[in-house]
Amino acid sequence: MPELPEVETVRQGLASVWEWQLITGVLVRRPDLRRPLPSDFSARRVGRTIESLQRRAKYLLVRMDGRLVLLIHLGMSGRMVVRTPASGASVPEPHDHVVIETGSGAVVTYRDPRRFGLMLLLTEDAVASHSLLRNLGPEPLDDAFTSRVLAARLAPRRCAIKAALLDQRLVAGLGNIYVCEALFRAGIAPDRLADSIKGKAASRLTEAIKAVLTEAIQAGGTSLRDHRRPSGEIGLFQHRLAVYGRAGAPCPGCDCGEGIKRIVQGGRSTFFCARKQG
DNA sequence: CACGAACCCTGGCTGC
DNA sequence: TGCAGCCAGGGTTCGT
Repeated sequence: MPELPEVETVRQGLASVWEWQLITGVLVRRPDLRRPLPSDFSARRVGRTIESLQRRAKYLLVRMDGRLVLLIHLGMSGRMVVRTPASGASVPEPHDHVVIETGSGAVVTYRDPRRFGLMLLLTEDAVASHSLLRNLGPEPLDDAFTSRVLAARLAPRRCAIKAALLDQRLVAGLGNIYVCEALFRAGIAPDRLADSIKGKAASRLTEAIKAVLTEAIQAGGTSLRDHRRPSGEIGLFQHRLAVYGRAGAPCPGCDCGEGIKRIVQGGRSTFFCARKQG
C-alpha cells in the first residue's frame, strides 16, 4: 500500500501527536508481524520520550531518548490509527496488533491485516548500518537527487526502466503507482532499457518523479483501499492518477483512441499510454 | 547483475 | 447465495 507519499503523510500526522510525548503504555496484541516482536518490546519503550519522527524511503523512524529508535514499515496494508481522549474509547479491531499510549492520552494503534509490515527496535548506532536501510538508494525529493545522479545510477542497469525504478537500491520510496505515473509524465515507455535513459530523458524523469511525489504528499497520498492518514481522513491523490488502475480509460495526455494499457512486468501491473510513452 | 517464481497473509472483487 | 480464483500499494529468498 504505502509508498513514499503515504508514509510521509503518516509521518506528518503522527508527529503532531507523538513528538515530545512520554510513552506510558505499549500493548502487543499480536507479535507475529513480518518479523516477530521481541518479548521485551513493550518494556523497552514505556517511560521513553519520543523526540522526533523521520522518514527514510518507506520506513518511519521514531527517535526516542536513550538513543533508541523504533523502525516501522507499513508493508502493504499497515495503518497507524490515532485516537485522542476527545474521540473516546473504541473496541479493538481484529488486526490491531500494537497499541501505544502517550502522556497526552492519545492512543495510536498499528493495524495491519496482511502483516507484511514490521516494527523493529534499534539503537541509534545500529540504524545507518542496518541491513534494511544500508542499501537504500537516494531520497528522490532531496536536492542532491539530480538527473545526473539518476542517469549515473541507471547507466549500469540492463533491465526495464519500470523494474529499475521499483528497485529501492536505485532510488528509495517509489512503488508501483508512482513509477507508473512518473513514467507517464516523462513520456518514457516502461519497457525501455534503464541504461538508455540519459540527458533530456533523465531530466524529464527526474522532474516527473519529484513532481508526482510532491503533489501526492500535498494531497495526503493515494487512498485506493487501505491508506488513511492517522487522523482517519483518506488521501485524495487517487483522483489525480493519470494511468494507474485506469486500463481502457482515455489517456488524459493525448487524444490517441486506444486509451491506457495494462501489461505485466516482473509479475506486477504496469499502466501506460503507448502513444505518449512511445 | 537479472529474471522469474514462490512465499509471507488477508480481504475484496469477479465470475460461475 | 456460495465458492473458487484472482488481484492487491510491500518485501525476501532461491534457482537459473
